[in-house]
Amino acid sequence: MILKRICVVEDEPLVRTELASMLENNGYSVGVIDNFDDVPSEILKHEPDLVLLDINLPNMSGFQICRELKNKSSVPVVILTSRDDLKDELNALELGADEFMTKPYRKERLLLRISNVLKRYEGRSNLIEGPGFLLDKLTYTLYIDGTSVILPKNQGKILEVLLQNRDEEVSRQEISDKVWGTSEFIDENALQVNLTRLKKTMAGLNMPCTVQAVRGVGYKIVETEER
Amino acid sequence: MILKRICVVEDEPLVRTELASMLENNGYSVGVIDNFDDVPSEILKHEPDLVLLDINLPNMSGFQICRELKNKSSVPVVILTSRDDLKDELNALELGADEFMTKPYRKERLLLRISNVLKRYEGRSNLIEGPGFLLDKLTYTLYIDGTSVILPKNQGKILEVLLQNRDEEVSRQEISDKVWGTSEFIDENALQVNLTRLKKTMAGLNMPCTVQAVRGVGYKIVETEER
DNA sequence: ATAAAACCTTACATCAGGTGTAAGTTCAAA
DNA sequence: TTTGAACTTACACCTGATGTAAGGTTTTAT
Repeated sequence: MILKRICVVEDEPLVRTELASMLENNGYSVGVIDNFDDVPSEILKHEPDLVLLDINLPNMSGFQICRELKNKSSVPVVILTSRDDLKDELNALELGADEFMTKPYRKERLLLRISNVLKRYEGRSNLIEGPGFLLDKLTYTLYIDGTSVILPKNQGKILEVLLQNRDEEVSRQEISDKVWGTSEFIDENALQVNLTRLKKTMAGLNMPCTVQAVRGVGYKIVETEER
Repeated sequence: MILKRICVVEDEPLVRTELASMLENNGYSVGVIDNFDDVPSEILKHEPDLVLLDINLPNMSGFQICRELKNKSSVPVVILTSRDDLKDELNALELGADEFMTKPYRKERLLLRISNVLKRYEGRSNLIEGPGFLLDKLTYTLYIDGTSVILPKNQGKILEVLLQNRDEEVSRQEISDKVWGTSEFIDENALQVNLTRLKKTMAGLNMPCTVQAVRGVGYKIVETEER
């Protein structure tokens, strides 16, 4: 069994090391953040299975960090803060935090919540999030609006690359690599046809986004506001 | 927007009506349990989107109820109890409860947790739970051990009927109805072959259960202890 | 022990849906 | 208005799911 990795984000060194050793003693692999310049990317570098996050931090509040994390990944976030304020709790959960706990924490309760959240996320690591939908990377099952459909493999792969590069353009080459592998000759036409097919499927599903061509560069996912 | 249905299970009439009206005032449709003979099936009759459950109840403890509910359905359960005991909390979460809150409750916090749990379950209504795995009823995507596979439609349908009748035998007729529709002539052989196929796929996936024939009656899902 | 019924297995042909190919048309920038 | 990029459509092919067929194994009753 591989240890689950928890990333501890807490600016007070004493509390930080205490938390870290407590978690390590309970079977987790722990990484801590001690550089508070660009916390979200620091966190993601650790590739954690869960993030334990304080609210009061230098530079950037835990709320903002939480929002960014949830935007860029689907890592579960447990908020652990000394501010016992219902507003904070509401705020945190709105931003997608998975648990909200207040200090001082009961060790057993914290551990229990953590293992609970981890259990809840188990197996969901293959789901990538798009605007208003989820995509299973393994089966290309698409979850939208309380229903689900299976995308044809090629369409799924294209959507996957596009989602992994949210807000950026993806070159035809990159898409081709993903779909047929980097060794294959890139067949502009086959790619084109599959792109068209994906667009048609997405439109048929009333998805809140489309694939948009960026002339001379590639393609990207764009959200459509309506609905 | 259709109101979400919450089923309140609380033996103290005063608290019960208070909870019910509070929830109704906040946009939920509420059903209450006042017959405590066979609570789990009483609850399921309501087809709730969420169950709010007390621990101290006549006849059957909330823990047992929770276990049975989770066994027979995948309805989310929020435990609301006056016993503020870490053991209870551990116990409840082990049994699959989704939240554990203690009385006296802060109204806003309870509502927040409820809406949070409901959000978490959104769209998962098409997932049915088996021993150690999940099955998407629409696509027959099977989630097990952190990975996912798509079952062929027929195998998926068979597994679905079997899961919907956990612990009971399902007749060939019922299975056939599910797979080909009740109007079609039941082709014993085709059914047999598809059953064999399902068994093989399940074995190949190391699933912790098998399809077992009950001579002269039908088939049922049986858990296999190993692994 | 043996026969009959219930249940299971395997191989093969068929069919549907995903895919690449080909031959075009439309669009947008210079 | 010209040119290359982006798109569309139809069709043929191939893979994988399905039903069919023919036979094997297990269980139960006599």
